[in-house]
Amino acid sequence: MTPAQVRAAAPLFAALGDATRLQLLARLATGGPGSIAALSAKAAVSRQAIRKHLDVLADAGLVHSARQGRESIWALAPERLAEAHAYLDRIAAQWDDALARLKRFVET
Amino acid sequence: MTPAQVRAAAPLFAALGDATRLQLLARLATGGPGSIAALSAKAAVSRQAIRKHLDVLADAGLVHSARQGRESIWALAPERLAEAHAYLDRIAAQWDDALARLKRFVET
DNA sequence: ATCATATGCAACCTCTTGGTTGCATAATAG
DNA sequence: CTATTATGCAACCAAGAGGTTGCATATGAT
Repeated sequence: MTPAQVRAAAPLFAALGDATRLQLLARLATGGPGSIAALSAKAAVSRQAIRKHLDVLADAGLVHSARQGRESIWALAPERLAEAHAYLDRIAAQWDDALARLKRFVET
Repeated sequence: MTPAQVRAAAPLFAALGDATRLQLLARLATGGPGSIAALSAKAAVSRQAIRKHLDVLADAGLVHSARQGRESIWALAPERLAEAHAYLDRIAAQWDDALARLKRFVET
């Protein structure tokens, strides 16, 4: 991975680096799309706080919303999600190489 | 994944959510262990800033250090690294399920 | 029409982050 | 012994993150 790619991955991880946001993603992944009210129903923080988290996830391209009547429905964003997954795989592969090299080093 | 597991993953992603730290990890993964001076040589920020980033990575369990003479050598932490990788895989799988369900939904 | 619900927006607040500078201290080189 | 090098540590700073409250506005239900 080029330094540019590494730099591009940071905002993605940063968006994932908050428990409330991870729970939101998990909720969307298992429960499907939902309105802000629905998504903040079981949350420990206010509706406005949830809204801000959704905005952060949207900026990272992980979710998107669409207004329907008086409520706005939020859902996972498939495209970028696949991209995120690919990122994770590439980074994991890089780490695996390092792990293998370390192991070889230790065993020699 | 349980809510507790989700919550536990957040600090890990947070540690990865900074370009400087990702570059440090990449450097350690490709170049092997190094002293603070060596690691901050090509960096855009000060040695002290790099040191702080290393501390953050260490708190997340991704790297560890050992003093050798007057310098302290930092390296990737294999155990936790594998754990991090497993996390990523589990989350990716959860997302893949959501993707598949979305696709099915769209195609129906 | 009227009341209730779902959001949007803005102002404010506190704690954390990412960086910096400056100085003290431990080790190695000459 | 003296200079140099590699760190450790603390104080300080500006900007951003995560939350809250309050209030305005758009829709849907009666």
